Amino acid sequence: MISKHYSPKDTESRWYQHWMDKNYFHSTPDDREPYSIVIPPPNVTGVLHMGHMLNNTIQDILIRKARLEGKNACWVPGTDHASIATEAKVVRMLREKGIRKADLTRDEFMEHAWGWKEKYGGIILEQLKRLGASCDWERTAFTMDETRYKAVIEVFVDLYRKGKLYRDYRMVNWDPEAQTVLSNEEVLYAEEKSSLYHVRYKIEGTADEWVTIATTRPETILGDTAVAVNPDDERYAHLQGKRVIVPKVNRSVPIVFDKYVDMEFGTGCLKITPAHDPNDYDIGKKHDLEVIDTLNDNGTLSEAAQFYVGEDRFKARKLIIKDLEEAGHIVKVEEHMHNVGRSERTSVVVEPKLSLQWYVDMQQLVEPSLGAVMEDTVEFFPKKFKNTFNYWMSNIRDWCISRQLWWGQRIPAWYYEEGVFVAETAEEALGLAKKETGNDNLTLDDLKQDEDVLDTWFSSWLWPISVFNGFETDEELKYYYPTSVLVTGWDIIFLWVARMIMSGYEWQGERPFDHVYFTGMVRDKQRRKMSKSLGNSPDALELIDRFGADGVRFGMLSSSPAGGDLLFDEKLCEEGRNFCNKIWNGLRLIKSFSLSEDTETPDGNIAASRWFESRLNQVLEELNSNFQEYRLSEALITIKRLIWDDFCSWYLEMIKPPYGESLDSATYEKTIEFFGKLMTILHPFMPFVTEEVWHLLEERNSGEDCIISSWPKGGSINKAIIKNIELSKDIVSKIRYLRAKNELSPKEALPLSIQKSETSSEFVNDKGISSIILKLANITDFSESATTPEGSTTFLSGTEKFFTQIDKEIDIEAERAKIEEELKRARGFLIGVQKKLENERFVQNAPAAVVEKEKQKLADGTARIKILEESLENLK
RNA sequence: GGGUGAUUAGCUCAGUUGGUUUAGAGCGCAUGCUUGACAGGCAUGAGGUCACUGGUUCGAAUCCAGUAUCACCCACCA
Repeated sequence: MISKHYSPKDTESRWYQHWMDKNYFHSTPDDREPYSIVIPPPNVTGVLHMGHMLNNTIQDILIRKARLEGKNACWVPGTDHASIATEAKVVRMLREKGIRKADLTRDEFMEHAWGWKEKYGGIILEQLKRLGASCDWERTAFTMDETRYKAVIEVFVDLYRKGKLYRDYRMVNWDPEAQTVLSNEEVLYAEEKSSLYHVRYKIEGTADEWVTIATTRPETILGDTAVAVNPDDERYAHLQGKRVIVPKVNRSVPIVFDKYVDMEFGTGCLKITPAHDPNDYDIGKKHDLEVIDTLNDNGTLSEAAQFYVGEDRFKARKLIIKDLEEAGHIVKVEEHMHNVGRSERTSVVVEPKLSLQWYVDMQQLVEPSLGAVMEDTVEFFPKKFKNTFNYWMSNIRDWCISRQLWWGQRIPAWYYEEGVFVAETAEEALGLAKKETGNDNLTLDDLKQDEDVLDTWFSSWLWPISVFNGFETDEELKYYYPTSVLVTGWDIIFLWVARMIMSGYEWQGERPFDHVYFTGMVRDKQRRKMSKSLGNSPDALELIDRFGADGVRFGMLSSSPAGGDLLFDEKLCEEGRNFCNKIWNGLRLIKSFSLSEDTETPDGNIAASRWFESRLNQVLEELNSNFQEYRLSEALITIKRLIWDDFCSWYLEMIKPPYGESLDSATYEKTIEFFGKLMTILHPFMPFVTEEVWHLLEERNSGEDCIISSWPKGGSINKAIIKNIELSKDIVSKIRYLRAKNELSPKEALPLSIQKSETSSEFVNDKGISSIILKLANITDFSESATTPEGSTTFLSGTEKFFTQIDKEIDIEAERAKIEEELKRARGFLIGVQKKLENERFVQNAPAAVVEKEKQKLADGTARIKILEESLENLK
């Protein structure tokens, strides 16, 4: 006998292996319509977290659905080298072993890094397999493998030759822990509480005259080279031509007048540190001020600071406050909220710093990507992200792509004296150098390659092209590109999505994907973003162990509207697990039936299967539009309700033979067919349980697997039978309610009568419907009656009145009150309908069908009121 | 400062271009069930002025304007 509970552990790995053995995930170009997705590559040494689970479940659903529809489905997996994050991990690992990065050569370090990658790389891909991801593993790519590395270098050179790449000395975002520059998009700003220090500077040549500035970063005072005030500020007009003494360092600096200074803020007097603030830098340039860089790359104070040299910037801050305090320079200290930028990867406070870096001239790449998105050539789901995209693209800033790291693609630029030579290889660069300098004696040793590597996103923006080896050959690209859909979180819309669209047009002259489906962020119940540092993220694999992959997939999806945040709750996975179990037990029930070849199919069973077929077709229609609009959670819920409510709770109960009897084989076959179709439509969402049940339903030939079965074609929908069954369900529920209210056991059979009306006989005479009611409500006899005998218990369903005999005292007062209540509501409702119909403008303007419906409501309402009034009369 | 979105049951959310008599679901809650598939289950029920104020319309949870609260994104405030 099959066990009582569905056990995911026993089936999941078995079926995954089976699918792999059959090579179902692998795709090669053929005559079929392609359906392709490239995975957002997770960090190569990362582990699966909730965001990945959501994201990849959705991709798998879309891929599996496409496969069932007979398309050539190709889902390309891979990983990202994640230069900053991975390098930081390797550095930390080395430090623990007592090795300092600074003591290693570049090659030695890279050896360690590759070792680390070999050890931890790809774990995440194995975890995706546990989730059921049907990726084409033969295509697994890595942003730093040979093919992808080459593509990056080629693209860099190409951009440089086209004049879309340049090198410049600017104020950048510096991460003192990773010791690299960051792009604007890699800095996250958050309001943080800090102190605003009011510090007074003595005016030069006076005994006791001061100006007071306000700063949140007092340690930068050591790099001050001016104090600025607004030229319109009368408070400071007398300072024209004066100088002040910077405290601690006793440097004499000018007072400059600049409109930039906000008179309202603080004291209206601003200290200027050109080396450590972007605005100060601009002012410094304008007024020709000295630039004193007081910070080292690692965030400690440099020699130029003169004091606290070698101390960390935050330690130095504490020290200088104490010293200034003692010297009487601190006027006051205020609490202050302000925006602090932190590194996305290391979370340390970013320092503005001057340095020479490589940039992409984005202005030249904006078109035609912006238009493509605005005109839905690349369609966003949900649409609201078009705005966000438009704003960013329209105010685009150049992209800083160099990073002071080793783990990544080394910038293919070589320097000789003042010359910069960009080429794919050192030899080519040498050729260029010889040509430009006219010096034929130059050797490779004379050239010095750029020490930096490229931003990781500079390789991932090529992903939809590079995974198909698109920079070498267009064989596969022609077939799979543009890909069908990109599924990713909205948090990387700028970092990744926008740039991929730009690179797609730049190198393929074509969009990289037709659709972009933005998922929400997974948050915990307190709405906090799930993160490792908060420790609020459940262990993905443990969840799979507890609820099964199908259960977890259900949980991830059942409440995740596109672009909206998903508040993760284990309860949802539990619901998914229970759903698997429900399906499992539906199977057990069917398997427990004994069959009879020669039993005639009962009327109730014929009605039941006609009804269910129509319901199934109805749902198939709904699913089509759900999928088209990427309403995946709605699709899943719709399927769940079809299976749980319609199929298990009603259909199976309808056809279940009485104890000791057998099921007719015609109904059995129908039931197996329905069940199989249900498994196919659920398969994309919950692949394992559906495959298992699919095979237990009936003998299947080799290769007849659920994963490659075909998505059912819809059929006609019999509205009449759906309506009649709905009515029957209502009657059954009402009888069950009467039983519950009167404390009658469901086992006690009752008679049921319908009061004669225009339509009542039709109802009693429909053998299918009446036998279903008889069976499900445990009715002895269903008859039509001209009158309602005294003392019977009545209820209303639609516009029909029913009654039964319950051997129990009726509480007349309570009954009356209930009917009066209902009457009141029905009358109010009727008045509304009447008013509507009396309104000429309604009758004239509303569509005929709507008016017709209102008329029906009027007729039905009147009938109901009449029946209710009668019932009230009877109670007297 | 600029922008986007949200506000529907105790909680988390649906509500598909305005019209299905009574606005749905899951969880939670209440009552009763060891019902020959399932207690990871079954049956029944309670619970909502659709944030507020106006407007458009024959008709508004749905469209428009404003208000309030919240969330997020972007941007130079020392």
